Amino acid sequence: MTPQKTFREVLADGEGIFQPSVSLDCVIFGFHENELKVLLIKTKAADHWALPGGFVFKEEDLDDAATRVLKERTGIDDIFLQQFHVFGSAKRSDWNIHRSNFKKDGIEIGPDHWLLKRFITVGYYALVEFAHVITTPDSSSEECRWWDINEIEELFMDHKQILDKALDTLRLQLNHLPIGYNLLPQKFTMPELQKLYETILNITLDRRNFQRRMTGFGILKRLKETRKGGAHRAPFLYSFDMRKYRKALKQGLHGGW
Amino acid sequence: MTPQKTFREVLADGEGIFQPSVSLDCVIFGFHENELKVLLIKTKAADHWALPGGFVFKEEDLDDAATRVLKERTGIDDIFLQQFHVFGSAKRSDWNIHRSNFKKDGIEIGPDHWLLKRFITVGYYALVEFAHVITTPDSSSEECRWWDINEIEELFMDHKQILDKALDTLRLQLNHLPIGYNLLPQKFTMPELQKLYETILNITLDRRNFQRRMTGFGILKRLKETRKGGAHRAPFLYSFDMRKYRKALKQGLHGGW
DNA sequence: GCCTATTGCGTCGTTATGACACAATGCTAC
DNA sequence: GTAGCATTGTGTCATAACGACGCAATAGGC
Repeated sequence: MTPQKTFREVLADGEGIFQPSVSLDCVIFGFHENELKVLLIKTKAADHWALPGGFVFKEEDLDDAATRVLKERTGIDDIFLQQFHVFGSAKRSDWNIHRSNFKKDGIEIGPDHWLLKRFITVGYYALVEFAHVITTPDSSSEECRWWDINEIEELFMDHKQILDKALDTLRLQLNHLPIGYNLLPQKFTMPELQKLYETILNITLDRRNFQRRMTGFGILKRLKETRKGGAHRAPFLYSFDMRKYRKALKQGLHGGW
Repeated sequence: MTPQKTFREVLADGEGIFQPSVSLDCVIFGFHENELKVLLIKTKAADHWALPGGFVFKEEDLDDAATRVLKERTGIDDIFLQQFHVFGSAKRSDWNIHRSNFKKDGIEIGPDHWLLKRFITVGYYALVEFAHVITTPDSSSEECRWWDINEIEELFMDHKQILDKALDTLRLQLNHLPIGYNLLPQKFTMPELQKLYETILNITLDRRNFQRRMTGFGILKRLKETRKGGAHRAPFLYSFDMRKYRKALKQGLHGGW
């Protein structure tokens, strides 16, 4: 990976190295302490927190750019990453109101600067294992940390809408795609898996029916170990049968018709 | 709607009026004589047929641009139109090999012409009522006509991949969204609706189970009329209950969890 | 060693699904 | 006009999927 440029360098060189008009934003979901988390950054350019995003190099595939952004923010590659929507409203990018914030940091950009032009952004969402992430702010940001999904109210530009759409998509996908491999540790218990589903869907599920359904999909392997140390009966540990998991990722879980 | 510019005008002015780097392509599905059709155009720029596409005006919403392209090619507005994927490979747009074709038509463009630059394209798919369409070639094309989905082999650039992805998406959506309103006439018979499903999915379905399932969704209204004139027992005519149809469009058909 | 919260496993009734039977109907052929 | 026939409307039956819930096993707390 090429070393990251400083924010000033990006501002100065961007027009020459990036594909114009196109940006991407990543909604990075993690799961920790029974709560669904999203990774956000605090840009110097705005008062609000924002989704980690970036631009596409002139010779770079769009998907590769998304992978790169994710790698830069989380240190992780080989993760579940999927585009889910394009946000193309003419009015969506309004960087102009943030020029004053740049000025505060001693960064002056002209009114015709490439960053102030209209951008169409491609939304990607990622599912990552919380514990593996090393949060890393980008050059334009001061901070980068996990937020509980319910804490988030207002975000930079239209990023809240992008986040909401990502969550909707995730909930839909839950119905016909396997999930969990990138959100849970290698070994996990059935109650943990259930908590993941309940958290994402924001509903409660019946413990016994959930177990039946999950085992019915045939993507789980029950290990011989149990998770001791909890205050009660020790639950079995499970891991995913990756061969069947990947198959289900391609074909879906119930097949439909 | 502003009058369409000539191809030469578009070529000359495009850089000033269009959003750079971004294009869109429409996969327009129609249903006729029990076959699934796609509307294609024959561009002057290529030997192959292509998906109708276009560019986004600098102050135009992306979705509006897609609606505009569709209106220009089919004369129809108020239709089912949905973005389904972004195609962002760096190598996908290779207009250079087509420069010679331009030349044949007496159109000369320089090597740095905006049209030859890299484009990221947003795929939209539309479902339209075949009989209502007035096919209209755009300024860059000689011809515009329906193709049977099975006849199509090679298309311009990566348009075949775009078409395939659209078809995959359509088949997936069929599992949890109502369909048919934009593909069938106002009044239709149950066998006709079934044929639509069978054609899209490329499978055969049991007549009686299909009827039970469809009526179970509660989006159909059975009319008092029957379709006479067929060689056998006259089937009932149906129309969609649009209130429930729209509700199902938003909430899905089975709900999932 | 007993108590308790949690887990593993099972039952029961309802609903959805796949396979198929049979009667009704509209046109055609004679 | 009527018999024949292909197609449609409706129903049945067995099986699978699903929601609600009972009960025994067990690990740690006391």
